[in-house]
Amino acid sequence: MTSADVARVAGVSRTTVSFVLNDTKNQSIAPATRRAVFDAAEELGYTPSPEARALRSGRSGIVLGILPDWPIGGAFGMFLSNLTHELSSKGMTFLTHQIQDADADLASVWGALTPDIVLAMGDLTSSDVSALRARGVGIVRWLGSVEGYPDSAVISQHEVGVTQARILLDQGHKRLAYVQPAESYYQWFSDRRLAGVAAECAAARVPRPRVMVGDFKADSLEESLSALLHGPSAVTGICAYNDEVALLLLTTMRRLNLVAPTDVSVVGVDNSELGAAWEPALSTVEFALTDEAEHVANQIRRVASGRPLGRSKKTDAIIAIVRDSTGAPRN
Amino acid sequence: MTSADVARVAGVSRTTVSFVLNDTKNQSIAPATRRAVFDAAEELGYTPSPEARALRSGRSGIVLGILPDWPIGGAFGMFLSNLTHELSSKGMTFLTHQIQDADADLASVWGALTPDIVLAMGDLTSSDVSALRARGVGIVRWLGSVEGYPDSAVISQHEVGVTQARILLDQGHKRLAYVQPAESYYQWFSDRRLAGVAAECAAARVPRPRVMVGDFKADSLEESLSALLHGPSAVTGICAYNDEVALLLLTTMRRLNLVAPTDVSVVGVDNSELGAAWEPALSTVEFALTDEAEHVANQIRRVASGRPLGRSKKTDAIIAIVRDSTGAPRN
DNA sequence: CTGTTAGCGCTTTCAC
DNA sequence: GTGAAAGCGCTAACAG
Repeated sequence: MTSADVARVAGVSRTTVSFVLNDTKNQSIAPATRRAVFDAAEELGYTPSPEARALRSGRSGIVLGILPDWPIGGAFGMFLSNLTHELSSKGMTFLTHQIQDADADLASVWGALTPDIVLAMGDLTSSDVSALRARGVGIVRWLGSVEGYPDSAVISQHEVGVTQARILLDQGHKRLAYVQPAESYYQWFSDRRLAGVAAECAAARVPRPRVMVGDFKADSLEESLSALLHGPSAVTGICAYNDEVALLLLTTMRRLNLVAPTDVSVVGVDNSELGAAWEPALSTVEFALTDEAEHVANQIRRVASGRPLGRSKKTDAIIAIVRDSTGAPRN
Repeated sequence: MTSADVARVAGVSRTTVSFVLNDTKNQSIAPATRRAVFDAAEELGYTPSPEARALRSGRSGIVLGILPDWPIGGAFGMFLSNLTHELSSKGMTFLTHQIQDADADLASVWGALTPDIVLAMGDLTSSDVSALRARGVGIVRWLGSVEGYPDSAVISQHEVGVTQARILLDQGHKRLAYVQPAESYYQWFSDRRLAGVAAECAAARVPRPRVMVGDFKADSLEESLSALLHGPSAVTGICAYNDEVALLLLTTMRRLNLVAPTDVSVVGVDNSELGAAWEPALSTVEFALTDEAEHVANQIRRVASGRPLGRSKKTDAIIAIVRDSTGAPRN
């Protein structure tokens, strides 16, 4: 069942079928004709061929998100969900493809479909970029890195780190540490959050944060944590990469007979249910990605219609949630 | 730059270009011609049009995964990652699209591209199914539900529940409870795991498990947990929906001055790092989705080439991990 | 081994 | 308000 079939049944030309079904602007249709076309389409169970349409018109209506090769969850997952929704309401279809590894071949993806816009959430190589440009595919970047394209993110991971540090510094802490996971796929976020913590320490004229890379599968955690808490440069406050790391630290502390915030204050990121339920309740930083999805969807629309990227308005979507795992330092 | 341009530069016909670039079987090419075509393609930076190819040949090489509208994480996320890899090595491109809500319009997706195969991981309506059939799109189901299509999953969530129950029953427990989250999107898994627990209880001739639906955002957790642990039908062992729920229970217990496994044994699912690091270390059930991805990829290949679905061979990918949060019941 | 011809299903001028 | 003609870029069938 092609549009020609519909035309035949409705007793009109293919052109008219196209006009009706696409609700073409600057083109009025006689109500009767309109009805006839709709009825015929319904009767035949007609669905247009996306490929033919894309081939002819040059636009597929597809936004393809390139995801990094690590488990998508939590806030990120929610963001994708919201983005799907936002784009769908703007008439675009959001699909995602997960990168496999650094030198994996995205070429096979560009060879399978031509999106209108690629939303780069992982890294694109310069050869990917030129392949996309050659096909006239727009690129919007959100996290990840693509040479020559600005990051469209409003939420700044740097700011997340700043907010973590603020919680502790405001309570009078002067020697902080930053604890991050060893897995490389957290690196991107980790680097930026740590930089925020460090910047805030500098602004407060306290020493740079000490950095601990935790291999959470090993038993070495107790040891490295002890090292952090003793000696001349012992820290009194810890910014953990996220709530999970924070809880891991709190668990380890319990084993060392240490308790937060008396022995050391700990602040996470994510505002997880588990952290909220914990004893002591975990202080954390929450960032809302709802507005973010709307913002990214708008950027995508701009690029899709050939306009320049819009300014990223600052929002106050980063919220400090102070609970019982942080408090004034002992000394 | 179209294939015609390449043909012109290489001094051959479009047909020949197609033969060379697609490495067509049953068709030999003179080495010199081959070289000329490759060189011309390279020189022009030629990339074929996926839409034109799909339109003409009727196959897009795309497998589209339809994801349910809930946060993808943990084992599921890893499975997707593995599947991307598996399919890519078989020359197919795996893309995903997240459903927005029950009556959302997947029609817009079928209107944006025509995959060779749809992998249904969320629910498809019968109108979706007929739209896909009409276009000749194959359907493979893995979790989620689609009328008329068998589930291709090897890993049985039922079996996961059975394994949880086995851990406790083997240790001598006779009165079990099952604790599941309130959020509806866990329901699908939850129902099946609970059924497994119940079946194993029946087999062991002990009472049906009591069921507790925990609203983990409310403060009611302590109350409902207490209710479970006291009275004539007090339970001695709890199967939690997953590790996170299990840890939430353990945290709550601590607040009630209860300790596992003395007061009650708790077993989770997922083998999370946090659970392993916990005090007491959490007993759990792990299921490996590596083989699963390979299996699903094979099913997809079968359907794509018109062969029937293969048998799902049983694997022993579900492993009980017994740690300190479970032990012999007190009485 | 290579080329000619035809047409996948649709949309876009342009003419009426 | 409607239709005829052309062609998007590719590949399948058939000749040679």
